[in-house]
Amino acid sequence: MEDQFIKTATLIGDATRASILWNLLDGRAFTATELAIAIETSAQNISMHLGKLLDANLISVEKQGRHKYYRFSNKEVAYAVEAMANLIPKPEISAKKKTENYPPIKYCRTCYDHLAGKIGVALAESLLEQKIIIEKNNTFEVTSEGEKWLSDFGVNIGDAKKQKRIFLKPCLDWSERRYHIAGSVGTLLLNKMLEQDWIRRTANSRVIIITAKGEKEMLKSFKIIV
Amino acid sequence: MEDQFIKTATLIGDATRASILWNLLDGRAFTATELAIAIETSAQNISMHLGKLLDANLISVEKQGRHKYYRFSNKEVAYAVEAMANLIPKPEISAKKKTENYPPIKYCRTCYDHLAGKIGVALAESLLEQKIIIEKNNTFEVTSEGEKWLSDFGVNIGDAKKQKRIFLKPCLDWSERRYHIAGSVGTLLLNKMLEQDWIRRTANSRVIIITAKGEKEMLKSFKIIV
DNA sequence: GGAATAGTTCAGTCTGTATTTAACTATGAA
DNA sequence: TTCATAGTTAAATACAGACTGAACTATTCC
Repeated sequence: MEDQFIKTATLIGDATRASILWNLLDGRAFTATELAIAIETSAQNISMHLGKLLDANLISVEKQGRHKYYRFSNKEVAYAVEAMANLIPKPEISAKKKTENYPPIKYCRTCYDHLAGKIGVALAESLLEQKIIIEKNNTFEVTSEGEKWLSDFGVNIGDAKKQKRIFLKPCLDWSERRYHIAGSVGTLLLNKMLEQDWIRRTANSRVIIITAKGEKEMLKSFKIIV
Repeated sequence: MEDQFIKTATLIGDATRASILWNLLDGRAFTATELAIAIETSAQNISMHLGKLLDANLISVEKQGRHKYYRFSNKEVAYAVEAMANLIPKPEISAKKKTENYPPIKYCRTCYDHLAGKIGVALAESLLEQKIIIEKNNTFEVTSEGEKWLSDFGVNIGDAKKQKRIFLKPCLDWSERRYHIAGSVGTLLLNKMLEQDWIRRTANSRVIIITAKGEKEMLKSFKIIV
């Protein structure tokens, strides 16, 4: 066990790899080249380091054409990075301001300004966690419990189901770079939320705001802290 | 921020230092020599590494005669180490056994066989956390709320207070190597617990066992999970 | 098709930092 | 006192592993 720990520690404890992890902390997926540019090193070097992180299962890849998108393979990795970031020596400031200025980093909470995408991503994760949907050979499927849950929620998936096209699909959102739920079920969920006044569209932008009611309900139904 | 993170990561990510942290994970304090033996390296080397960890405030020292005891400087360090340990690649086993065989390591829960000491340490931390006692120039003091709390609990500190000697003292327990509460208040607390049948003495050893009632009450009063 | 872009692999080089060797201070025991 | 033990500091060495350069495959775009 100790050996394994040391291996993991030395793996993370290289400047370049630590930097990679830091860049992936917001939950987004990046290509090797993007990381190379961000970290200011060569493509070969990044490739080598990504390979090591991949071997240890700290990150995972998704091929998309000639691009390869790297991301954390699970949230435990993010937790570890956050826990380490938490050890960064803090400059001496008044005890009062301390908590204000140094909130503990939360995994994927304030990473995005595009609220719709943010909700989509958090939603997908929550639904997966609650086993309302499951991942199955690269698509999402609604479970039987999930079906019940959805109808209780007011979303009738019967119609969507009849349609031939895949009605629920994991999709790498190009702005968010994280999975969200594409397809009719996602839309139905979103519409239901609008209808119930959990969220509202704004006049001249695609931004969606969350109502106070929505905040409460999100927490209740999806354990999403807005 | 990124630079700082990298510094912290590379600090932890050295084999010898990672090993030191691993050894300190159970919350105990060790001397430099003890660590050197455990890790199988030279005293000079350990000294150098301890110095670096000390600079970064990950550990703290306490001088006791010609010995120096090193420990984590706060629990955040333990959390970080645990979070990293959590990333250790797990061998493939049946999903059922997974949770049984790989429980997440908890900070200082099953480190000790010496139960009395274990309780003492956990108690001290709980009382501190609840502000029943506070640390003040190297001694513990009962706060005014604490005084009320203690009398509610059934411990009358009036008598103890009248005695001249310091009735509450942080003490580096030599078997536990962590702070526990020495002095009359500690004894009074312990006696009260025995009296209430939270804990019982065993026949021929100094071992103390916790009753089912005790388990519940410990959790309730001290948030201690036995 | 050919050119451009994304990514990897492999050998050789180079360097940061851990370790070792050695000389030092401080405390406690006899 | 003197000796033994605990720990630190400083310079010299050694080495693991990151980085570089060059040659490679795979995909997209024109």
